[in-house]
Amino acid sequence: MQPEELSRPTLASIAVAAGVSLPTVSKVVNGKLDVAPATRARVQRLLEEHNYVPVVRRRVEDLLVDVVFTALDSPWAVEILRGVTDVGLEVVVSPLSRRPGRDWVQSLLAGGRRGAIVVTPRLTPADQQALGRARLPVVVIDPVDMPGQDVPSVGATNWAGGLAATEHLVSLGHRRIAVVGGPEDYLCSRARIGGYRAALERAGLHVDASLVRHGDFRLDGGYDRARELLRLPDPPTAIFGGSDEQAFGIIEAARVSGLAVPDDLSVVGFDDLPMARWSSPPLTTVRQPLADMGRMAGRMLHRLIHGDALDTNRVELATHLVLRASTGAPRS
Amino acid sequence: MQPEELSRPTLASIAVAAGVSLPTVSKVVNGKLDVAPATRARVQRLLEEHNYVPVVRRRVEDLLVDVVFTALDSPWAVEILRGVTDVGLEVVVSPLSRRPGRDWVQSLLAGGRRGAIVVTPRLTPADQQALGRARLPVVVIDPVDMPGQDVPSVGATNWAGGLAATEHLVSLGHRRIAVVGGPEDYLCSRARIGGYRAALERAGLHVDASLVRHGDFRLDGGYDRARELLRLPDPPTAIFGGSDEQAFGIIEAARVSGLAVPDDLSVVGFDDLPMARWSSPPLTTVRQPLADMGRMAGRMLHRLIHGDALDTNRVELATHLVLRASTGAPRS
DNA sequence: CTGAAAGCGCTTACAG
DNA sequence: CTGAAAGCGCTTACAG
Repeated sequence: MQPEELSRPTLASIAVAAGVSLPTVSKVVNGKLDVAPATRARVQRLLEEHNYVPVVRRRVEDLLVDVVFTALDSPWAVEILRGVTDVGLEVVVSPLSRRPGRDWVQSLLAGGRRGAIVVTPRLTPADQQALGRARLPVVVIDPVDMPGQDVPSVGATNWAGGLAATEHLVSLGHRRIAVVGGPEDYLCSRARIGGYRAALERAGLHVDASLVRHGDFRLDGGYDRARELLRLPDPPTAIFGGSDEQAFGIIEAARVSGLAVPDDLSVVGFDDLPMARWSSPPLTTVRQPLADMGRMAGRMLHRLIHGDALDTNRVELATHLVLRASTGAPRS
Repeated sequence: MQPEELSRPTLASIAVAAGVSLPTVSKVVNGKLDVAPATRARVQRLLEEHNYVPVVRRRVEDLLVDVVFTALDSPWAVEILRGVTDVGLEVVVSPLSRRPGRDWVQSLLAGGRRGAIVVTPRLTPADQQALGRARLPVVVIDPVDMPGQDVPSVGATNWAGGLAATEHLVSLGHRRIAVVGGPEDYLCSRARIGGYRAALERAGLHVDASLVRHGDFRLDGGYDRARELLRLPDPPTAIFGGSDEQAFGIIEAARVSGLAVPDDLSVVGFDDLPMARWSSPPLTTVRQPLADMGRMAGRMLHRLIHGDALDTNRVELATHLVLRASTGAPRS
């Protein structure tokens, strides 16, 4: 350990140490070409030795951006992060502690952030207005409520995904098909259940209200709702799980009920998290391209930061059914 | 949308707009108290309207820190992130693209970073030297190789974990116990297998070299090694999986081989990722406190940033066995 | 190539 | 409370 200097190095102090003028040091720091190689080398060495860092940061090049999660507790989060970091943004991860109002925007600007991506937020109309006025570009991923027209947002085709999942079960021969959605007021959950209903209606099947339940998108919600459904006098032969995590809970509920998946109960998830491949049996699920959604949000933010217009404020990326081993024909 | 101004607002331009002097605006920006309320309010409003951001950033308060992952593709990552963000650091997530040498350190300093946490890196002695010289505090989590004495690092008690997992299987009555480790040269994997050997020896059991295999810590490694093990003339009745992901692969290998877990094969993992609870059956595993490791690394970095000394450069957090449903007595 | 000089955005005593 | 003045860290023509 070298002894610490009393004060941070400045261009002036480095200039003195190198025996050159201050502007010369400035040129070396900024990579200007009109400096003699020997001089440059000497100054460079001193800059490194003293660990010089300029006080004034040029903020034009760096694309520091906040990605705000309501909770950093889901495998969801990594997938989205992967996408956002892919497009050349420097990503600061932060939990959402405040409403996204004026204070929040000011703190972002003060921290040198060029924009923000907010994941699954619950934005009041007032919040949305605040973001609109902020002049700091913000893109929203999968908002809980329908976003205002002027809030750029990225989502997935949840309705189409719910439709595909349910049609798959119908095509296997299932007639008693249940669904466990997420919280009732979530936009994405309502859309998935909407797709479920549409598939049943198209197949000429009655929508039995007792087969439509709501969890919290987490494991326990799936487990508890599935236990209830399996205790019904006329239990379902298939359950659309609303999320992968809920589907895992449903599979576990089947196991403790002595039912085999898929022989006694078919289960479909939604998300296609990496561990959908890991479950036993591997999970049939609706793939939601989370990393692509992150990438798309990142690219939109990139454009906004550079003052370019967006083609559209609302993007929905396609979902598609991934067939694995958790679904099959019902026992005849 | 208001029309964009041609140039960014400065204290001077705001002062003109507000009809006050430049120093007064400076005081408002910096929260000094000697400004009349009415003046403050007027200036404040103009600052917000023009979205004023100072060119010179005070960097003393903000604790912007890089967390570097070799790959952002594991649920591992979120757990560690959760811990680091918990201790009041602002975390920039970045993939490791360069060797952690001088260029890397310079780019961190230029980006205003106050330090860095590097997760599971493979650090050559040269890299470690470079970090030592850098004067930028760096803490390492779970390095692949034995870290040098002067590199602050956080790990888990891998040997003790391997011991506990294997002793648990021995106590259930298993005698043919296999292990699937990670890559052979990984420090953490060697320690876990060391614990496995110690447990067998303590129980007076022979260590059969054909029951010690190496995967890549990923699902497929566990699956492939388990298929090999289960095809052995005298197959194991229990497998210590080396990581949760590998354990999931082992469970799946058992399923496709027509073996029930835990009745025909007991499986123990290592990590206790959130989805260890989600597997079917829920996974008995060795808990590695990833979020705590992140928190610890964050706190160490905090101290280093503030120039405080560390109590010790190497911290190992305790692992412990979590009993769930994937282990049981062997069929007699 | 080098550096004296002007200038920019900002902060900080300090006089009123 | 307010702001003229000095000063700090830096950049940018531009003269040599």
